[in-house]
Amino acid sequence: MGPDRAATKRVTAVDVARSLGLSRATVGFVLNDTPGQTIPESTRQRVLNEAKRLGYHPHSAARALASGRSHIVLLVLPDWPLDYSMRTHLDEASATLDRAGYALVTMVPHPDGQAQPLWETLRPDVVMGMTPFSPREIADIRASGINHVLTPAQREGPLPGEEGLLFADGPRVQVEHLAAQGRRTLAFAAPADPRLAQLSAERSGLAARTATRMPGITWAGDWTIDEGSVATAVAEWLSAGVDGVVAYNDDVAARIVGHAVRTRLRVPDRLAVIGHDDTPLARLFVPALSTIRVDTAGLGRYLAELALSTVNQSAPPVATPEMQAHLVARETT
Amino acid sequence: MGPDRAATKRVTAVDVARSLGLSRATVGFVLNDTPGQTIPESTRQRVLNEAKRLGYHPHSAARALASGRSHIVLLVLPDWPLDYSMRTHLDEASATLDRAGYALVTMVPHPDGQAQPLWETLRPDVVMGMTPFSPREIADIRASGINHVLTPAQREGPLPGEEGLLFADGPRVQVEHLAAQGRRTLAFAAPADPRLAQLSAERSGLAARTATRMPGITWAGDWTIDEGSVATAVAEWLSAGVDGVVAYNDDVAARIVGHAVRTRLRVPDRLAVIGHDDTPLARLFVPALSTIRVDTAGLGRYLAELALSTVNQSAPPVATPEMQAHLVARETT
DNA sequence: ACATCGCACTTGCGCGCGCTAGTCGACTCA
DNA sequence: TGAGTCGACTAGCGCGCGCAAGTGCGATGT
Repeated sequence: MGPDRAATKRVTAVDVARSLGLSRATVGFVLNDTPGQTIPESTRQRVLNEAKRLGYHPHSAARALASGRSHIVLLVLPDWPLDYSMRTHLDEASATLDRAGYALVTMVPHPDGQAQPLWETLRPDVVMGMTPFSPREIADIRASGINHVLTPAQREGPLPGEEGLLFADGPRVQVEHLAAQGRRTLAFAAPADPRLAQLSAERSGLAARTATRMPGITWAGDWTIDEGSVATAVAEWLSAGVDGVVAYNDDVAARIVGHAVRTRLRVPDRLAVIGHDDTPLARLFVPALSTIRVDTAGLGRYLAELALSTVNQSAPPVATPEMQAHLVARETT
Repeated sequence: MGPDRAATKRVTAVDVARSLGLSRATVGFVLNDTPGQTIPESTRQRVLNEAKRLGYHPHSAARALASGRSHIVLLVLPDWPLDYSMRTHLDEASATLDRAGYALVTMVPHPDGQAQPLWETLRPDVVMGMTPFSPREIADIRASGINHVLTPAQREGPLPGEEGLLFADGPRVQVEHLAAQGRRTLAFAAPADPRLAQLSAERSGLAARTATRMPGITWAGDWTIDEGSVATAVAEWLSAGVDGVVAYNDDVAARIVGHAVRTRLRVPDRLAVIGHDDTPLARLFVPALSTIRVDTAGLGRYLAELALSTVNQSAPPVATPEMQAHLVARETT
């Protein structure tokens, strides 16, 4: 008779209470394990059973309104192309949060100014960023009533050293591996995509610092690699005596090695190349790319726990050593 | 004095109203453009300005509670590895929804039974799936009070032919291209990942149907390709006279071509291979992989519009021809 | 015998907003 | 002059839930 609204009459806590002859508050106390309430086990079970029987599901919007917490964690992803490893990373973070009753929502900032930033729409309890936010962004987020903003820069304070955890070790391992293979003059191969400029600069910086700290190693600087520039870069490397290349990621490495194969330049004899991320591409390429693997799942879990500790005002998780970068030596070094 | 709750006192519609000496209802009418209300332009502007000045942002949970719509679209992603193209797809869908005031949230079903399916936590207005839901899942979702569930299977009804839109054309184009190149005996190379089994079967089926419909073409069936089986498969193909391979995706194609290169089997002379998805891998590989490119951005937009038309009960969008699969012929065919 | 206390609950407010059902004065029309 | 209309608002309910502040009662203590 009524409009289609009646199509799915939701089951609310009132329904459960009425059907049991109890008050809604009691039902609420049971379902939330509200501390400071004494509920006999018998009642507890009755409520729980009836809730299940009727198919009761708490309404998140109402809960968020009343409690002030949405149980949502918003992760702002970088604008750069999502590499393969990121997916595992997110899956694991999501699963961990889920276990704690939180939902992970991801967003990519829209360059042309997103009409409604997701943190306004969703009102998450925490906003995390994989790259630092600008002060303006932080102000915006805070102004939307979000008290917890977590970015690498923020995290730097309370947890010294954790800042670069996500990517820190890779370039160091790359350089040390090349040096151990007997390479003496190293160059960094950067991607052309401007969105990656900052991260690439970070990786390159760390590689350079590692290299210059090692005796007998010469650091030859950065080259930007794209389809047009790869030939020039390789030529310059050869004439400059570069015998080892630290690539920003596997794509860049593949482009270099691909060019080498086409020009019959022997890899790794004349030029060793190591990538980063251990994408499927690295394993499949001919010759198979040496690269760096990071325990992205572990990192995802860590990230999630960090978010939880923030909302709960509890002690932050400790980073485990397994999260460091691991060398995957294949055919290009 | 009070607890840290006062840290960020939110600006509500009441604040805007009070500061203007108006009632909250008037403010609400202005901010929502509520139909059937006559608001003079002067008042409208006053409200709008004051809202901006005070930094008012509507509280989504409250709005969702009152209006019954969360303005969230939940997209359930397949469990399979996210290929490269998916990212653009999601970005575009997200942007389109955003423009309409909706937020796109994605989730991956957790095999070991997610504690809280995101559709219960989030109460989205629509749940969309990239792969069909099981009847049980649909019942679950419906039971959570969600009236709009959209999956390829569902969409089949109202929009005949649109069902396979997402992936439909690729295999056909692959087969036609190989045939046009003079290949006569074709095989399908399937991935080993069991999560991909269903989708792979669909692609393979369409390829087989296309092939058997063409005169002079022999369809040799499916081979599963992984690191261990690729050698056997290629050997069997050669002895069976297979001269063209339709690969499930670029990864599978790369594995085959990689093996061919290592065993000095000439590609494409002896064996032509075509991939699917046009990942970065395809362009970078040596030899560069022929593949299929799909306008994922367009598809994303289409998907978003489909969701919007569903919640608004309005006419569904029309699929544009640009969304079809495009051949990218490179060196392996 | 009376105050006290812990238990097992219930009453009811408030979260912020959408929206229906008004109110009230200015204006038109007969 | 009175009835009616219309524009510009306001009063206030209800969405479902969390939680503070009770309430009634039997058991315990002195």
